[in-house]
Amino acid sequence: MPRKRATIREVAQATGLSPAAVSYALRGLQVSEETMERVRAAAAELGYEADPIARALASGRTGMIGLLCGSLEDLWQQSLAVGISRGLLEKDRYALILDAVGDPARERALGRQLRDQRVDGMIVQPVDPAAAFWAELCESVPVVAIGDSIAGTAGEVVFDNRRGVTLALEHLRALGHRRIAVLTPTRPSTPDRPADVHVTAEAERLGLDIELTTAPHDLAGATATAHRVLSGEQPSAVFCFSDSIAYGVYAAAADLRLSIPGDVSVMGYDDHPMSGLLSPGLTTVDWDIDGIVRAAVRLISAAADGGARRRRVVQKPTLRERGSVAQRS
Amino acid sequence: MPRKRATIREVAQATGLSPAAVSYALRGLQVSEETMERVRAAAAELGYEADPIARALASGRTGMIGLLCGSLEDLWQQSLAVGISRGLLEKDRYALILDAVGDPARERALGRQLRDQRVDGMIVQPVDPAAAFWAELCESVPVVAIGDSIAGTAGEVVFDNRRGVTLALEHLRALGHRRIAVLTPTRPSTPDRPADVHVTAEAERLGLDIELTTAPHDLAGATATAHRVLSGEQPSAVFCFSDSIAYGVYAAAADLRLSIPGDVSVMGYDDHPMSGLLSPGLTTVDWDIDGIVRAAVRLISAAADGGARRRRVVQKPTLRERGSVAQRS
DNA sequence: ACGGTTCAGTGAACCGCTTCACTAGAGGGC
DNA sequence: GCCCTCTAGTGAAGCGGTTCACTGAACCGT
Repeated sequence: MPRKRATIREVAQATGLSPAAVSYALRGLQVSEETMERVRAAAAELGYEADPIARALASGRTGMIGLLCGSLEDLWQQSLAVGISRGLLEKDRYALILDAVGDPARERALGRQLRDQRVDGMIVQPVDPAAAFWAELCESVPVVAIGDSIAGTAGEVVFDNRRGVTLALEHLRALGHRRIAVLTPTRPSTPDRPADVHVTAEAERLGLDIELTTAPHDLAGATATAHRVLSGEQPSAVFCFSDSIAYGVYAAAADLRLSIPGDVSVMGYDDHPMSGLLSPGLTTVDWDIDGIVRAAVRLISAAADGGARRRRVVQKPTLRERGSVAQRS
Repeated sequence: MPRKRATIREVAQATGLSPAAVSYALRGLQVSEETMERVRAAAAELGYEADPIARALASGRTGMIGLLCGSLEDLWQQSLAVGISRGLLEKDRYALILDAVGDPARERALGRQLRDQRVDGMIVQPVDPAAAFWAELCESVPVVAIGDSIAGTAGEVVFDNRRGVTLALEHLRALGHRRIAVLTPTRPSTPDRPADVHVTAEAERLGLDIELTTAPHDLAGATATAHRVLSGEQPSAVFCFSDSIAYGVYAAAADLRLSIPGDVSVMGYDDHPMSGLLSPGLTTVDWDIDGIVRAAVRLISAAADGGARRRRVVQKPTLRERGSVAQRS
């Protein structure tokens, strides 16, 4: 028998005030100290708590922040999502976490859903940052982009991927690698994403022989792809666009009895906590995940509170050398 | 300029019907085929889509399922959460993912929040399954418990932890281990949780010398705890109550130049995908995570749709032997 | 004593949808 | 032709808050 909750009208009745006064009082607005106390007492007495849904309908605000992830199969993105939702909780906001599964169409649909849910803002790690519908979204709700830049957002935490790619490829080149397989995340129907562009540009500049392949983030899928790549004309190094994919290369290498870095060097991207535990440790490009979380939370909070101008935070990567890349034999 | 959305009244106007008729028509209720078509056409024309908030206020249903995780620092729980949210999305439901961070008080607060958000149901991985407030929650919203059993739920996917513990400890014992350190997740103020009880009971039965220590799920925290445990009177084996914690033991062992399983055997619990990639691979107790996800999604969907009697699914663990446990030297 | 500000609080109109109770009209049985 | 049942649809009252426009009283300086 779900005992009915107290409503604002009952509190009003109990205190002899109008519902409006109660509403104001509970939010610390426009009323005398004394009334506020009385209202609070009555509310506590009746176990009253404002219904978030009714509040949302009337005020248009929900206190929720949408978190639209590119692909939660990626362990690093999982960490990011967990970090952000925790950060948000500390600011008394809830994260509504959605997963686009690397699919731009789904991304669009979920973005709209989020807007319809009246989230106060959304943090997005775009699969397709160039999509047109972002503009439509940005004008009805504050958006903070993580990773790639989107036009019209209220704030962004962009990764200097150009720099990241340079770091990785120069490192490989310095150790003598020329034929390099590059594994980028599977993303249906967005052929010209920024990452690929940087890779081909950098490869050209450095005179590297690159072979691009797409791979899923999940271990089984990445392993299968890596298996194929390593079985062909073997590259001397593999550069993976996420540590999760690199884990697949480790698995495939083990299957094929190839040693890392003896037979093939492996380079990751993102620095997930597990990367340091593998043997050899995965050499990767490290982004300051805590910094990203903090920046994103700060930006979206400010934007959702109606605050502030557009802010852009650029993250710089660092090379985290462990043992998975060696001089080409 | 956020162009205002079309409302149901405008659609009514456009079709010459009453709002009520439109409401029914769009949900395929009570109206003639012909009208339904007309309404649908007009809605499409105006780009109308029902406002979820208003709908929730009026009907009391949101289409959302709350997912209250025990501690998302645990990688395995992350996988579980991702799997469940994906499974729900396929059923046109959204998951509102919240993280109790292993804290019963926070669990209680978040559970209430979820109920106030009018979720249609919630999936819970309880930190404190014995807490009294679950009863209150269960009577106002369908709850599905994962892991430990909670009284009054609409369904449960319980793990046979007794069996899991037996599997682990018998395996260790068979290989000659007697002094075993057990690392269980940090959970403030719930001293008598089922897991510990099973461990002490089993240890007694098998004549093992157990030392219980609590450890956080995150790598840094787990590593610190493991460091302490391994530096003391060294146990011949460490049994961790989650693979995440076991990862910390790997890290600590590396720091201390202890070899696994040469100097110390390590046993995990849960089987996270990364466990197979470590060297040596982590011997662990495997739960069928896909099965758990499917069962939980099925149960909560049924319950949220008002369906069915109470269902209970019991998960049986299997021992996944890899290389981290060896005969005691 | 008087107009002008504040301050505390009120009433009622929403927010946009659902749902309950009800009705006009068509169709059926005899 | 009469009564009854169904069907498609209507009107209005919510759901439980917020907010806008307004009022009455107290207080101010002069």
